[in-house]
Amino acid sequence: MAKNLKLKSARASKDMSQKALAEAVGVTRQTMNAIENGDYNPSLKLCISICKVLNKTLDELFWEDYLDE
Amino acid sequence: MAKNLKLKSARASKDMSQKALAEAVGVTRQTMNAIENGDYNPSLKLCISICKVLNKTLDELFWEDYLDE
DNA sequence: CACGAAAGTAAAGTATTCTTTATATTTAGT
DNA sequence: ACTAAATATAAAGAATACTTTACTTTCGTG
Repeated sequence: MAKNLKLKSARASKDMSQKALAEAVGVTRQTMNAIENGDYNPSLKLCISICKVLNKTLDELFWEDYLDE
Repeated sequence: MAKNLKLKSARASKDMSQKALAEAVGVTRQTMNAIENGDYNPSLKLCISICKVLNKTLDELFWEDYLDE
């Protein structure tokens, strides 16, 4: 899968580390890292949690970035 | 989790059965049924596949319907 | 350079999505 | 009422998201 640069950018704009974001949504740092690097396919619930923390919508963070398998 | 009525409605407006939609996105009929009834938490990839078939975006089908656990 | 914080990666285990098979119930058409 | 298609539900197994632990790399700062 492709890297999720929109997520990376949204996180950066909140000045949060992967660890901080991971803790805010209740997953591990490694899980956040894997999602950001496209190493796997998160659940909808987790995507929504991330959106809420970063004040974004699903379309803004997760649409069109996961198109290429 | 809550039922996803937006999904149900979008599917209905395309006149597709759960089975037809399931086949179009490559999952089983039971999986589609479970998602529609909120019995579990689909992967992002599957959500996006569903959106493409129904010509909707993530926000239109999956935002605000999965808020309550 | 040296130190610490942030990020990348990997491997084994657990939890949950998704499949398969099967049965029951609802809905629409005749 | 009868039939067929659609929907609901369940249980066991397979695939994969996610955790835990651990080690390495990168990058900014003293």
